[in-house]
Amino acid sequence: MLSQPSNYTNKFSEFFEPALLADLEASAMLMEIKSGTTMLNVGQSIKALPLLVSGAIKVSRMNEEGQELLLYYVKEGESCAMTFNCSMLSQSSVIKGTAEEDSILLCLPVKVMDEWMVKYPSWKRYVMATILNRFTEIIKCIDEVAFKNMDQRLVSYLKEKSKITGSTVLNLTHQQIGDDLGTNRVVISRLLKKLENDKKLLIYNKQIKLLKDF
Amino acid sequence: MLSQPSNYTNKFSEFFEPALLADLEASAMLMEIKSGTTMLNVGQSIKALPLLVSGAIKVSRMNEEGQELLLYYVKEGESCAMTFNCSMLSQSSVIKGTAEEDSILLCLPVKVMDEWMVKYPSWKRYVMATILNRFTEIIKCIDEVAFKNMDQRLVSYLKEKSKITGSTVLNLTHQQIGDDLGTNRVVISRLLKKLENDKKLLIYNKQIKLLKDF
DNA sequence: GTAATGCGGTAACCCCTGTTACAACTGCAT
DNA sequence: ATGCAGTTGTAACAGGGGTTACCGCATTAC
Repeated sequence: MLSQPSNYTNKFSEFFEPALLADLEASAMLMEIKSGTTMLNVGQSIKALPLLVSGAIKVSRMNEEGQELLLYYVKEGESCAMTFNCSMLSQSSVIKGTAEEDSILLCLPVKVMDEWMVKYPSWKRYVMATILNRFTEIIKCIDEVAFKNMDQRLVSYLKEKSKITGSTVLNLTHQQIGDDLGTNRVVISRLLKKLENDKKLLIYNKQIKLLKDF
Repeated sequence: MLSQPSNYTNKFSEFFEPALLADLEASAMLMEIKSGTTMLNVGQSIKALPLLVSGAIKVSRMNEEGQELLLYYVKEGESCAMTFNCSMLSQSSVIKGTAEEDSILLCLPVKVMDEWMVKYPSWKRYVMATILNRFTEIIKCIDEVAFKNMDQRLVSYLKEKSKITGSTVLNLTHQQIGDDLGTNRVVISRLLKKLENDKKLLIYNKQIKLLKDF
Protein backbone atom coordinates (compact mmCIF):
# COMPACT_ATOMS: atom_id res chain seq x y z
CA MET A 1 0.00 0.00 0.00
CA LEU A 2 1.33 3.38 -1.00
CA SER A 3 1.18 6.40 1.22
CA GLN A 4 0.14 9.88 0.16
CA PRO A 5 2.05 12.01 -2.36
CA SER A 6 3.38 14.21 0.45
CA ASN A 7 5.96 11.58 1.33
CA TYR A 8 7.26 11.49 -2.21
CA THR A 9 7.32 15.09 -3.35
CA ASN A 10 10.50 15.71 -1.39
CA LYS A 11 12.38 13.99 -4.21
CA PHE A 12 11.78 17.23 -6.02
CA SER A 13 12.43 19.66 -3.18
CA GLU A 14 15.82 20.59 -4.54
CA PHE A 15 14.37 21.90 -7.80
CA PHE A 16 10.97 23.24 -6.77
CA GLU A 17 9.97 26.20 -4.64
CA PRO A 18 7.83 25.45 -1.54
CA ALA A 19 4.57 26.73 -3.01
CA LEU A 20 5.05 24.51 -6.03
CA LEU A 21 5.77 21.50 -3.83
CA ALA A 22 2.55 22.10 -1.97
CA ASP A 23 0.66 22.44 -5.23
CA LEU A 24 2.30 19.26 -6.47
CA GLU A 25 1.09 17.36 -3.41
CA ALA A 26 -2.40 18.63 -4.01
CA SER A 27 -2.56 17.93 -7.73
CA ALA A 28 -0.49 14.83 -8.35
CA MET A 29 -1.62 11.25 -8.23
CA LEU A 30 0.77 8.60 -7.02
CA MET A 31 1.21 5.54 -9.18
CA GLU A 32 3.14 2.34 -8.98
CA ILE A 33 4.33 0.71 -12.18
CA LYS A 34 5.63 -2.84 -12.51
CA SER A 35 8.84 -3.46 -14.39
CA GLY A 36 8.19 -4.15 -18.04
CA THR A 37 4.94 -2.21 -18.25
CA THR A 38 4.62 -0.18 -21.41
CA MET A 39 3.38 3.19 -20.26
CA LEU A 40 3.25 4.97 -23.57
CA ASN A 41 3.29 3.70 -27.11
CA VAL A 42 3.83 5.30 -30.48
CA GLY A 43 0.71 7.05 -31.70
CA GLN A 44 -0.91 7.28 -28.29
CA SER A 45 -1.97 10.62 -26.94
CA ILE A 46 -0.64 11.80 -23.65
CA LYS A 47 -3.01 12.07 -20.73
CA ALA A 48 -0.72 12.91 -17.85
CA LEU A 49 2.79 14.01 -17.10
CA PRO A 50 4.89 11.53 -15.12
CA LEU A 51 7.42 12.69 -12.53
CA LEU A 52 9.61 9.79 -11.52
CA VAL A 53 9.96 9.27 -7.77
CA SER A 54 11.88 6.00 -7.98
CA GLY A 55 12.82 3.42 -10.57
CA ALA A 56 13.67 4.04 -14.21
CA ILE A 57 11.80 4.39 -17.49
CA LYS A 58 13.26 3.28 -20.80
CA VAL A 59 12.39 5.56 -23.69
CA SER A 60 12.81 4.17 -27.17
CA ARG A 61 11.93 4.75 -30.78
CA MET A 62 10.11 2.11 -32.76
CA ASN A 63 9.88 2.28 -36.53
CA GLU A 64 7.08 0.96 -38.68
CA GLU A 65 8.67 -2.47 -39.11
CA GLY A 66 8.78 -2.90 -35.34
CA GLN A 67 12.50 -2.36 -35.07
CA GLU A 68 13.43 -0.68 -31.84
CA LEU A 69 16.15 1.70 -30.72
CA LEU A 70 16.89 2.81 -27.18
CA LEU A 71 17.01 6.59 -26.84
CA TYR A 72 17.57 7.24 -23.14
CA TYR A 73 16.46 6.49 -19.60
CA VAL A 74 14.35 8.64 -17.34
CA LYS A 75 15.66 8.39 -13.79
CA GLU A 76 14.62 9.47 -10.29
CA GLY A 77 13.65 13.13 -10.03
CA GLU A 78 13.37 13.40 -13.78
CA SER A 79 10.53 13.56 -16.22
CA CYS A 80 9.96 13.02 -19.91
CA ALA A 81 10.59 15.92 -22.24
CA MET A 82 8.51 14.54 -25.06
CA THR A 83 5.57 14.43 -22.71
CA PHE A 84 5.91 18.12 -21.91
CA ASN A 85 5.82 18.95 -25.55
CA CYS A 86 3.16 16.60 -26.68
CA SER A 87 0.83 17.38 -23.85
CA MET A 88 1.10 21.13 -24.30
CA LEU A 89 0.25 20.85 -27.95
CA SER A 90 -2.11 17.88 -27.65
CA GLN A 91 -0.06 15.85 -30.07
CA SER A 92 0.41 12.12 -30.00
CA SER A 93 3.65 10.44 -29.15
CA VAL A 94 6.35 9.27 -31.53
CA ILE A 95 8.15 7.23 -28.90
CA LYS A 96 7.62 4.37 -26.50
CA GLY A 97 8.07 4.41 -22.73
CA THR A 98 8.55 1.24 -20.71
CA ALA A 99 9.25 0.75 -17.01
CA GLU A 100 12.78 -0.61 -16.78
CA GLU A 101 12.35 -1.39 -13.09
CA ASP A 102 9.45 -1.27 -10.69
CA SER A 103 8.81 2.44 -10.51
CA ILE A 104 6.86 4.97 -8.52
CA LEU A 105 5.72 8.15 -10.15
CA LEU A 106 3.66 11.23 -9.60
CA CYS A 107 1.13 11.85 -12.32
CA LEU A 108 0.19 15.40 -13.13
CA PRO A 109 -2.84 16.45 -15.14
CA VAL A 110 -1.69 18.11 -18.34
CA LYS A 111 -3.68 21.23 -17.59
CA VAL A 112 -1.81 22.25 -14.46
CA MET A 113 1.66 21.89 -15.94
CA ASP A 114 0.81 24.54 -18.48
CA GLU A 115 -0.42 26.94 -15.83
CA TRP A 116 2.64 26.31 -13.70
CA MET A 117 4.94 27.47 -16.50
CA VAL A 118 3.61 30.95 -15.85
CA LYS A 119 3.06 30.62 -12.12
CA TYR A 120 6.27 29.03 -10.85
CA PRO A 121 9.70 30.07 -12.13
CA SER A 122 11.22 26.90 -10.70
CA TRP A 123 8.78 24.79 -12.73
CA LYS A 124 9.68 26.65 -15.89
CA ARG A 125 13.35 26.09 -15.17
CA TYR A 126 12.76 22.41 -14.47
CA VAL A 127 10.85 21.92 -17.71
CA MET A 128 13.49 23.72 -19.74
CA ALA A 129 16.32 21.85 -18.07
CA THR A 130 14.60 18.55 -18.76
CA ILE A 131 14.05 19.39 -22.40
CA LEU A 132 17.66 20.42 -22.83
CA ASN A 133 18.93 17.26 -21.15
CA ARG A 134 16.86 15.08 -23.45
CA PHE A 135 18.01 17.00 -26.47
CA THR A 136 21.56 16.43 -25.41
CA GLU A 137 20.97 12.74 -24.88
CA ILE A 138 19.27 12.32 -28.22
CA ILE A 139 22.17 14.07 -29.89
CA LYS A 140 24.48 11.65 -28.08
CA CYS A 141 22.38 8.83 -29.43
CA ILE A 142 22.73 10.22 -32.95
CA ASP A 143 26.49 10.40 -32.50
CA GLU A 144 26.53 6.76 -31.52
CA VAL A 145 24.35 5.53 -34.32
CA ALA A 146 25.91 7.71 -37.01
CA PHE A 147 29.58 7.61 -36.13
CA LYS A 148 30.30 4.63 -33.91
CA ASN A 149 30.72 0.94 -34.64
CA MET A 150 28.56 -1.66 -33.04
CA ASP A 151 31.30 -2.79 -30.64
CA GLN A 152 31.68 0.73 -29.26
CA ARG A 153 27.92 1.14 -29.03
CA LEU A 154 27.67 -2.15 -27.15
CA VAL A 155 30.28 -1.04 -24.63
CA SER A 156 28.50 2.29 -24.08
CA TYR A 157 25.25 0.43 -23.69
CA LEU A 158 26.57 -1.96 -21.06
CA LYS A 159 28.21 0.88 -19.15
CA GLU A 160 24.97 2.85 -19.12
CA LYS A 161 23.03 -0.21 -18.06
CA SER A 162 25.43 -0.83 -15.23
CA LYS A 163 25.07 2.77 -14.10
CA ILE A 164 21.28 2.58 -14.15
CA THR A 165 21.06 -0.63 -12.16
CA GLY A 166 24.01 0.22 -9.94
CA SER A 167 25.48 -3.23 -10.50
CA THR A 168 28.19 -4.87 -12.60
CA VAL A 169 26.02 -7.94 -13.02
CA LEU A 170 23.48 -7.36 -15.76
CA ASN A 171 20.50 -9.61 -16.24
CA LEU A 172 20.12 -9.41 -19.98
CA THR A 173 19.73 -11.80 -22.86
CA HIS A 174 21.63 -11.17 -26.06
CA GLN A 175 18.30 -10.76 -27.79
CA GLN A 176 17.28 -7.92 -25.47
CA ILE A 177 20.54 -6.10 -26.13
CA GLY A 178 20.10 -6.56 -29.85
CA ASP A 179 16.63 -5.06 -29.62
CA ASP A 180 17.83 -2.04 -27.68
CA LEU A 181 20.62 -1.39 -30.17
CA GLY A 182 18.44 -2.08 -33.18
CA THR A 183 20.49 -5.04 -34.39
CA ASN A 184 20.61 -8.80 -34.63
CA ARG A 185 21.12 -11.24 -31.77
CA VAL A 186 23.99 -13.01 -33.54
CA VAL A 187 25.89 -9.75 -33.88
CA ILE A 188 25.65 -9.16 -30.14
CA SER A 189 26.73 -12.72 -29.29
CA ARG A 190 29.73 -12.30 -31.56
CA LEU A 191 30.81 -9.02 -30.01
CA LEU A 192 30.20 -10.18 -26.45
CA LYS A 193 32.37 -13.20 -27.12
CA LYS A 194 35.14 -10.91 -28.30
CA LEU A 195 34.81 -8.82 -25.14
CA GLU A 196 34.93 -11.99 -23.04
CA ASN A 197 38.13 -13.07 -24.81
CA ASP A 198 39.56 -9.65 -24.05
CA LYS A 199 38.81 -10.26 -20.35
CA LYS A 200 36.38 -7.34 -20.20
CA LEU A 201 33.42 -9.38 -19.02
CA LEU A 202 32.02 -12.84 -18.31
CA ILE A 203 29.03 -14.36 -20.08
CA TYR A 204 26.52 -16.49 -18.18
CA ASN A 205 23.06 -17.59 -19.10
CA LYS A 206 20.83 -14.51 -19.27
CA GLN A 207 23.49 -12.66 -17.36
CA ILE A 208 26.66 -10.67 -18.00
CA LYS A 209 29.27 -9.74 -15.43
CA LEU A 210 31.42 -6.72 -16.19
CA LEU A 211 35.03 -7.06 -15.00
CA LYS A 212 37.20 -4.41 -13.38
CA ASP A 213 38.92 -3.12 -16.50
CA PHE A 214 35.76 -2.96 -18.57
CA MET B 1 20.19 48.78 -46.79
CA LEU B 2 17.69 47.10 -44.53
CA SER B 3 14.62 48.79 -43.21
CA GLN B 4 13.37 48.68 -39.64
CA PRO B 5 12.17 45.49 -37.92
CA SER B 6 8.55 46.64 -38.24
CA ASN B 7 8.50 45.62 -41.89
CA TYR B 8 9.60 42.13 -41.03
CA THR B 9 7.72 41.17 -37.90
CA ASN B 10 4.59 40.48 -39.92
CA LYS B 11 6.16 37.15 -40.88
CA PHE B 12 5.20 36.17 -37.37
CA SER B 13 1.80 37.80 -37.17
CA GLU B 14 0.02 34.49 -37.59
CA PHE B 15 1.56 33.04 -34.42
CA PHE B 16 1.96 36.09 -32.20
CA GLU B 17 -0.57 38.28 -30.46
CA PRO B 18 -0.47 42.03 -31.32
CA ALA B 19 1.16 43.14 -28.07
CA LEU B 20 3.93 40.59 -28.61
CA LEU B 21 4.46 41.77 -32.16
CA ALA B 22 4.84 45.32 -30.93
CA ASP B 23 7.28 44.19 -28.27
CA LEU B 24 9.18 42.21 -30.89
CA GLU B 25 9.56 45.29 -33.04
CA ALA B 26 10.90 47.21 -30.09
CA SER B 27 13.33 44.58 -28.85
CA ALA B 28 14.62 42.76 -31.91
CA MET B 29 17.58 43.66 -34.03
CA LEU B 30 17.48 42.97 -37.74
CA MET B 31 20.41 41.10 -39.24
CA GLU B 32 21.43 40.00 -42.68
CA ILE B 33 23.50 36.84 -43.06
CA LYS B 34 25.36 35.74 -46.16
CA SER B 35 24.99 32.20 -47.41
CA GLY B 36 27.64 29.94 -45.95
CA THR B 37 28.20 31.96 -42.78
CA THR B 38 28.58 29.81 -39.71
CA MET B 39 26.39 31.46 -37.11
CA LEU B 40 26.92 29.10 -34.25
CA ASN B 41 29.54 26.49 -33.61
CA VAL B 42 29.86 23.60 -31.18
CA GLY B 43 31.01 24.80 -27.79
CA GLN B 44 29.99 28.40 -28.32
CA SER B 45 27.62 30.08 -25.94
CA ILE B 46 24.42 31.61 -27.20
CA LYS B 47 24.05 35.35 -27.10
CA ALA B 48 20.82 35.93 -28.95
CA LEU B 49 17.81 34.10 -30.24
CA PRO B 50 17.36 34.16 -34.02
CA LEU B 51 13.92 34.36 -35.61
CA LEU B 52 14.18 33.66 -39.30
CA VAL B 53 12.46 36.20 -41.56
CA SER B 54 13.74 34.79 -44.83
CA GLY B 55 16.29 32.25 -46.04
CA ALA B 56 17.22 28.99 -44.37
CA ILE B 57 19.65 27.82 -41.71
CA LYS B 58 21.27 24.41 -41.77
CA VAL B 59 21.65 22.82 -38.36
CA SER B 60 24.12 19.98 -38.05
CA ARG B 61 26.01 17.91 -35.55
CA MET B 62 29.78 17.71 -35.70
CA ASN B 63 31.68 15.07 -33.80
CA GLU B 64 35.18 15.38 -32.40
CA GLU B 65 36.85 14.04 -35.55
CA GLY B 66 35.19 16.75 -37.62
CA GLN B 67 32.64 14.44 -39.19
CA GLU B 68 29.39 16.18 -39.85
CA LEU B 69 25.76 15.14 -39.96
CA LEU B 70 22.83 17.24 -41.09
CA LEU B 71 20.05 17.38 -38.52
CA TYR B 72 17.44 19.73 -39.98
CA TYR B 73 16.77 23.11 -41.54
CA VAL B 74 15.31 26.19 -39.91
CA LYS B 75 13.00 27.90 -42.36
CA GLU B 76 11.07 31.19 -42.61
CA GLY B 77 9.00 32.01 -39.55
CA GLU B 78 10.86 29.40 -37.53
CA SER B 79 13.50 29.50 -34.87
CA CYS B 80 16.03 27.18 -33.32
CA ALA B 81 14.91 25.00 -30.46
CA MET B 82 18.37 24.34 -29.14
CA THR B 83 18.84 28.06 -28.79
CA PHE B 84 15.77 28.39 -26.62
CA ASN B 85 17.09 25.77 -24.32
CA CYS B 86 20.69 26.76 -24.19
CA SER B 87 19.99 30.40 -23.72
CA MET B 88 17.54 29.85 -20.89
CA LEU B 89 20.03 27.71 -19.04
CA SER B 90 23.14 29.56 -20.16
CA GLN B 91 24.64 26.42 -21.62
CA SER B 92 26.85 26.20 -24.64
CA SER B 93 25.81 24.66 -27.89
CA VAL B 94 26.36 21.08 -29.05
CA ILE B 95 25.43 21.83 -32.65
CA LYS B 96 26.44 23.99 -35.57
CA GLY B 97 24.27 26.46 -37.46
CA THR B 98 25.14 27.68 -40.95
CA ALA B 99 23.25 29.94 -43.33
CA GLU B 100 22.14 27.75 -46.22
CA GLU B 101 21.04 30.76 -48.23
CA ASP B 102 21.33 34.51 -47.75
CA SER B 103 19.07 35.03 -44.77
CA ILE B 104 17.43 37.79 -42.81
CA LEU B 105 16.70 37.30 -39.16
CA LEU B 106 15.45 39.08 -36.09
CA CYS B 107 17.77 38.75 -33.13
CA LEU B 108 16.27 38.77 -29.69
CA PRO B 109 18.21 39.30 -26.48
CA VAL B 110 18.08 36.15 -24.41
CA LYS B 111 16.67 38.01 -21.44
CA VAL B 112 13.40 39.04 -23.04
CA MET B 113 12.51 35.62 -24.38
CA ASP B 114 12.46 34.28 -20.86
CA GLU B 115 10.16 37.04 -19.65
CA TRP B 116 7.87 36.56 -22.63
CA MET B 117 7.26 32.94 -21.68
CA VAL B 118 5.29 34.26 -18.74
CA LYS B 119 3.95 37.38 -20.37
CA TYR B 120 2.65 36.17 -23.73
CA PRO B 121 0.73 32.91 -24.11
CA SER B 122 1.34 32.98 -27.86
CA TRP B 123 5.09 33.15 -27.28
CA LYS B 124 4.95 30.18 -24.95
CA ARG B 125 3.00 28.24 -27.55
CA TYR B 126 5.43 29.19 -30.26
CA VAL B 127 8.43 28.10 -28.20
CA MET B 128 6.82 24.81 -27.29
CA ALA B 129 5.71 24.14 -30.85
CA THR B 130 9.21 24.84 -32.11
CA ILE B 131 10.78 22.52 -29.58
CA LEU B 132 8.35 19.74 -30.45
CA ASN B 133 8.96 20.16 -34.17
CA ARG B 134 12.69 19.90 -33.70
CA PHE B 135 12.30 16.85 -31.50
CA THR B 136 10.24 15.24 -34.19
CA GLU B 137 12.76 16.07 -36.84
CA ILE B 138 15.66 14.77 -34.82
CA ILE B 139 13.76 11.55 -34.23
CA LYS B 140 13.22 11.35 -37.97
CA CYS B 141 16.94 11.81 -38.40
CA ILE B 142 17.59 8.94 -35.97
CA ASP B 143 15.21 6.75 -37.93
CA GLU B 144 17.14 7.49 -41.09
CA VAL B 145 20.56 6.90 -39.64
CA ALA B 146 19.62 3.86 -37.61
CA PHE B 147 17.27 2.01 -39.92
CA LYS B 148 17.77 3.20 -43.47
CA ASN B 149 20.39 2.42 -46.09
CA MET B 150 22.48 5.10 -47.66
CA ASP B 151 20.54 5.04 -50.93
CA GLN B 152 17.27 5.74 -49.12
CA ARG B 153 18.93 8.45 -47.06
CA LEU B 154 20.30 10.06 -50.19
CA VAL B 155 16.87 10.15 -51.81
CA SER B 156 15.32 11.73 -48.70
CA TYR B 157 18.14 14.23 -48.61
CA LEU B 158 17.70 15.31 -52.22
CA LYS B 159 13.94 15.59 -51.80
CA GLU B 160 14.36 17.78 -48.73
CA LYS B 161 16.95 19.89 -50.49
CA SER B 162 14.63 20.37 -53.43
CA LYS B 163 11.83 21.41 -51.08
CA ILE B 164 14.05 23.93 -49.30
CA THR B 165 15.32 25.58 -52.45
CA GLY B 166 12.03 25.22 -54.31
CA SER B 167 13.83 23.86 -57.34
CA THR B 168 14.51 20.50 -58.96
CA VAL B 169 17.97 21.69 -59.96
CA LEU B 170 20.33 21.38 -57.04
CA ASN B 171 23.71 23.05 -57.01
CA LEU B 172 25.65 20.53 -54.97
CA THR B 173 28.92 18.67 -55.25
CA HIS B 174 29.07 15.02 -54.32
CA GLN B 175 31.49 15.99 -51.58
CA GLN B 176 28.96 18.37 -50.00
CA ILE B 177 26.31 15.68 -49.99
CA GLY B 178 28.74 13.22 -48.45
CA ASP B 179 29.51 15.71 -45.70
CA ASP B 180 25.84 16.31 -44.94
CA LEU B 181 25.14 12.60 -44.74
CA GLY B 182 28.32 11.84 -42.82
CA THR B 183 29.79 9.57 -45.48
CA ASN B 184 32.36 9.35 -48.24
CA ARG B 185 32.28 11.16 -51.57
CA VAL B 186 32.80 7.94 -53.55
CA VAL B 187 29.77 6.38 -51.92
CA ILE B 188 27.62 9.29 -53.05
CA SER B 189 28.99 9.24 -56.60
CA ARG B 190 28.23 5.53 -56.79
CA LEU B 191 24.66 5.90 -55.59
CA LEU B 192 23.97 8.96 -57.74
CA LYS B 193 25.17 7.04 -60.77
CA LYS B 194 22.74 4.29 -59.94
CA LEU B 195 19.91 6.82 -59.65
CA GLU B 196 20.91 8.33 -62.98
CA ASN B 197 20.80 4.89 -64.62
CA ASP B 198 17.34 4.44 -63.14
CA LYS B 199 16.30 7.69 -64.85
CA LYS B 200 15.58 9.39 -61.54
CA LEU B 201 17.97 12.29 -62.07
CA LEU B 202 20.69 13.78 -64.25
CA ILE B 203 24.22 14.51 -63.09
CA TYR B 204 26.05 17.61 -64.23
CA ASN B 205 29.15 19.28 -62.89
CA LYS B 206 28.36 20.65 -59.41
CA GLN B 207 24.71 20.23 -60.24
CA ILE B 208 21.97 17.61 -60.09
CA LYS B 209 18.64 17.74 -61.85
CA LEU B 210 15.83 15.69 -60.36
CA LEU B 211 13.50 14.16 -62.95
CA LYS B 212 9.73 13.85 -62.79
CA ASP B 213 9.49 10.36 -61.33
CA PHE B 214 12.14 10.96 -58.68
C1' DG C 1 12.02 -39.07 -16.42
C1' DT C 2 10.94 -36.63 -21.30
C1' DA C 3 9.43 -32.97 -24.21
C1' DA C 4 9.29 -28.37 -25.34
C1' DT C 5 10.97 -23.87 -25.32
C1' DG C 6 14.28 -20.35 -25.08
C1' DC C 7 19.10 -19.01 -24.96
C1' DG C 8 23.75 -18.93 -26.62
C1' DG C 9 27.84 -20.46 -29.88
C1' DT C 10 29.39 -20.84 -34.34
C1' DA C 11 29.96 -21.15 -39.29
C1' DA C 12 29.04 -19.61 -43.84
C1' DC C 13 27.53 -16.27 -46.81
C1' DC C 14 26.72 -11.83 -48.84
C1' DC C 15 25.72 -7.07 -49.21
C1' DC C 16 26.66 -2.42 -47.96
C1' DT C 17 29.79 0.88 -47.36
C1' DG C 18 34.27 2.96 -46.35
C1' DT C 19 38.88 3.40 -48.38
C1' DT C 20 42.53 4.04 -51.63
C1' DA C 21 44.13 4.94 -56.01
C1' DC C 22 44.07 6.84 -60.41
C1' DA C 23 42.31 8.77 -64.68
C1' DA C 24 39.42 12.06 -67.07
C1' DC C 25 37.25 16.31 -67.14
C1' DT C 26 35.88 21.27 -65.96
C1' DG C 27 36.85 25.87 -65.05
C1' DC C 28 39.67 29.40 -63.82
C1' DA C 29 44.15 31.94 -63.57
C1' DT C 30 48.21 33.38 -65.66
C1' DA D 1 47.95 27.59 -74.43
C1' DT D 2 49.44 25.77 -70.06
C1' DG D 3 48.91 24.66 -65.51
C1' DC D 4 46.48 23.92 -61.42
C1' DA D 5 42.64 22.99 -58.31
C1' DG D 6 38.44 21.04 -57.76
C1' DT D 7 35.02 17.62 -59.42
C1' DT D 8 33.56 13.25 -61.11
C1' DG D 9 33.94 8.17 -62.78
C1' DT D 10 35.55 3.78 -61.78
C1' DA D 11 37.96 -0.23 -60.15
C1' DA D 12 39.53 -3.03 -56.48
C1' DC D 13 39.68 -4.34 -51.91
C1' DA D 14 38.52 -4.92 -46.89
C1' DG D 15 35.74 -4.99 -43.04
C1' DG D 16 31.45 -4.57 -40.57
C1' DG D 17 27.56 -6.44 -39.75
C1' DG D 18 22.96 -8.49 -41.20
C1' DT D 19 21.09 -13.19 -42.25
C1' DT D 20 20.30 -18.04 -42.12
C1' DA D 21 21.03 -22.36 -40.41
C1' DC D 22 22.11 -25.68 -37.10
C1' DC D 23 23.71 -27.46 -32.81
C1' DG D 24 24.23 -27.89 -27.81
C1' DC D 25 22.71 -26.46 -23.40
C1' DA D 26 19.65 -24.74 -19.70
C1' DT D 27 15.14 -24.23 -17.84
C1' DT D 28 10.52 -25.19 -17.40
C1' DA D 29 6.37 -27.84 -18.14
C1' DC D 30 4.25 -32.13 -18.06
